[in-house]
This record gives sequence, structure tokens and C-alpha cells, in this order.
Amino acid sequence: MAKLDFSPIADTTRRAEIVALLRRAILTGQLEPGQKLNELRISEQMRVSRAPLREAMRELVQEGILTSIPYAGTFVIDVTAKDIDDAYSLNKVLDEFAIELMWKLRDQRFFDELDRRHEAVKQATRDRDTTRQIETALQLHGLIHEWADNSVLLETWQRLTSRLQMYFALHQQARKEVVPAEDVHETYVALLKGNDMRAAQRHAREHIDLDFEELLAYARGLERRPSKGA
Amino acid sequence: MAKLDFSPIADTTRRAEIVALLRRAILTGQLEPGQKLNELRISEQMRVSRAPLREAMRELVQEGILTSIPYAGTFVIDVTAKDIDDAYSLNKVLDEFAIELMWKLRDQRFFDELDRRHEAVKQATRDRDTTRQIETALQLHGLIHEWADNSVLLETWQRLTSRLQMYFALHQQARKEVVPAEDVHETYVALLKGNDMRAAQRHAREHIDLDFEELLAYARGLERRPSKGA
DNA sequence: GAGAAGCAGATTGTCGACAATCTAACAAGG
DNA sequence: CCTTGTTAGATTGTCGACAATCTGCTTCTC
Repeated sequence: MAKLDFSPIADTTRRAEIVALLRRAILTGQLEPGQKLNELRISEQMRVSRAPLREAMRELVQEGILTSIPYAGTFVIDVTAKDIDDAYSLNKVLDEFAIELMWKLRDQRFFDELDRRHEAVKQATRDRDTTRQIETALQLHGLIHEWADNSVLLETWQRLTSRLQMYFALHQQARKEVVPAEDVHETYVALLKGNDMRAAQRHAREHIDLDFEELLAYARGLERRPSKGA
Repeated sequence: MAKLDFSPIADTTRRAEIVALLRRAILTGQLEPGQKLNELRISEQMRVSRAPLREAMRELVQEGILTSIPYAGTFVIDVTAKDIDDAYSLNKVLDEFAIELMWKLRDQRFFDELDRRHEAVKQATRDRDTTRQIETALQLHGLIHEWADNSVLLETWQRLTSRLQMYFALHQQARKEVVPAEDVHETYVALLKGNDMRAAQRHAREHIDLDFEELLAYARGLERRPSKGA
């Protein structure tokens, strides 16, 4: 018998597909913060009834990227400078924790996967595909959480990531120019391969602070002229 | 004009009420881990159609206390020893972070609220109301997170709390005898009022470890005879 | 008797229609 | 002119029915 691992087949419910579609639209900034999601209009565009759409929206509300007001509507969350600040400071704590947990679990497979994801970032950078660049950078960053072997931590990080991705996308979209991002991750990857855990933790902290300042400045600008929604 | 602050009126949708009902049933252990939730049966019992019920379930799935398999059903999550371990270790990290954040934000209102919640725990203990005892203890514990002024942290902690509450309820239910719980929180409260932040952080860690061992032992017992569901 | 094919029942997923609620424009009254 | 009451339209919340899928049993074949 051939030794073959089958991965689980895709969830083939409309709901799941709608969730994926909506999430992508939000995280790439196609749906702006504060914007209202009209159920009838969206369901007609997707050729789907409102039932699965509403269920999908309910999921995204719990995921924290939509917010719902009874009888008023469901909206893309508003991004405030404080939100970004809060998310980042928590993210730092989680990163430190993740590195501590996964440090002695590192093996060849980890290093290979690390390189693979690093390569994906570099590829996206070469392609000048900013959206994909954000996506791959976060995936690279997420590896430590996946490797930490703590399901609750991973889940928590993924929730945070959703929002971070949205913030970054907005940021990128705002300043039209393509980000250079030479290779900010080179040091990070090297440290994760090394033997100094403390150094890796310290770097994770500082590396994050890098883009953070820019992002915060952008967010503060946003707050002065709040979005109207559509 | 009289100076009066009105709090927002309650969300009066069936969905919201269903969510509250189901959550309570799960967190108090009335619905066992692994148990399947039959939509038709529950909707008839609640005198509600399946639409709002399904939306409510979708929320609880994202909240992490239900799990859903397409075309198979929605089930109360199974509790493994590792889950509890994971949740607790993350909880420790969050507690430390919260104490750091809220430490310089403490004021008289904080101390008053701290006393109020502490009193609620003691009251529940006197009443031998174990369910309420768990609830109030977690609320006492949650104050530092509410006071930390970091919305993402608070949200994260609340998600964790759901599960912790469920674990505790199961634990309590298993060993029939009422918990003594003299006053484990006395020291904790005192330290939060004091001037030694590090000491408070250290205690939060150790205090948690207390019940933790018992809970883990219980969970390991569970795993040897996995629940069937109903 | 063992195994495959197919059927029946139950359950979940989806749909279209109706009811409840909100918003905004307009009219009436002070 | 400002406030209050009314009404029409649009949107969300809920319902009952139908379609798709799964599960277990039965039946058929060998």
C-alpha cells in the first residue's frame, strides 16, 4: 500500500467560502474601516441567500474584524491608534512567550520551514506584491507560534494577526509607494537558528517596533478625519 | 437638567439571548464536553426558529467553546489535559502583563471595586454556591485585565476565561464535595493593594498553580475514558 | 456468512418570504 | 424657529419549508 497522507478535504459549505471571501476583502482593505455591510446587496452579488451570509458575518464579528449593532447593521471595525498600540504590545508578549516555548522544540523541519517562509517573503518583495508581502511576512512571523505547541496561544495569535494584517494593508494602501523592505527578516531568521534565546526574544521586540512607529503615525492621522463609512 | 448617565439598553434580539443561554449551559457543565447540539430539538425547546439559534451557535464556535463539523453537527468542545495546561500557561503570561499595565493606573475606584468583587467571592463561598463561586472568583481575577486599559488584552482574557470557567465547573461537578476555599484570595488582594509589583506578579503565578494541579489530575482522568456525547 | 449496493430516516445547510425595527423626510403645533 | 408626531422606505431579525448530506439498516449477490 502506498504511503500517502491525505489532507482533509475542503469545507464545502457556502458559509465557509463566504467567510473566506469577506475576510480577504477586509484584510486587504477592499472594505474600508467603518463601512457598513448591506446584507441584501452582498448576498445578491454573491448569488447566495442571506442565511449563510449572516452566519458568516457572525463568525467575523467574533473574530473581531466586524462589529454588529442590532437592527442597525454590521460594520468593518474602526481602527484607532490605541487599537494598534494595544495589539502590538500584546503581540510582543506573545512573541516572547512563543519563543520560550518553541525554543527546545526546534529541529531540522523547523529550520526548513523557516527558510521556506523567508523565501516566500523575499519573492513577494521582488514581485512588488505588497499585499502578498504582508501576508507572507505574517506567516513567517507565525511559525514560532505554530511551533510552540500551545493551541490556545496559536489561536490567540491568529486572532491578533487578522487585525495586524488589516492595519498593515491600510497603511500600505495609504502611502502609495511600494515598500522597500530590503530584508528586515534576515537577522530575525538567523537568531531563530542560533543558540541565544534571549537575543531572539529581544530582536523580536525591536524588529516589531520598527514598522510600528510608522503605522502608529498613520493611524493617528486617520483619527483626525474619521471615516464616514459607505 | 439632571445629570444622569444612562447605560446602553440591552440587546433585545433572540440571538443574543440564545447565546447567553447556551453559554451559561456550557460553562456550568449542564452541557457535557463532546455532546452534540441538535438544532431542531433545542430550537423547539426554546420556542425559536433555527436561524437565530444557528447564528448563536456560530458565535460560540468562534468563541471557542463549541466546535462544528459541516453536515455532521455542532458539539461542545472536548477538554483535554493539554488544553487546560495550554490555557493556564498562557493565562499566567497574560496576568503578568496585565499587572504591569494596570499597576500605575490603580486608584481608589480600583481598590473599591477590588474589595467589592472579593466580597462577592466570599459571599458565594458562604452560600456554598460553587457555580457562583467560580464565576465570582474569575471576575475578581478579571479586574486587573479590565483595568489594564488594553482592549485586545481584555478580549483575549475573556476568551480564555470562558474555557477556564468550563474546566472549573467540570472539575467541581466531578468531585461532589463543596470546595472549602477558605480565602485563597486574601493575599492576592493585599498584594494588589501594596507597592511591590513583582511580588504581585509572582503571587498571581503561584496562586494559579494551586488549583491547577488538581484540575490537571482530573483532566488526565477524563482522557482515559473519553466522553461519548449524547 | 461476508461484503457491496441501495434505501429510509434523521440532521444540517440553504432559500425565499414575512415581521420587527430603524432612519429620514415631512407635517403639525407651540 | 424649534420641537414633536407621523409616515414611508429601507434594512435587519425571524420564520417555515425545501435541498443536500450523512448514518445505519436492509437487501442482494456471491
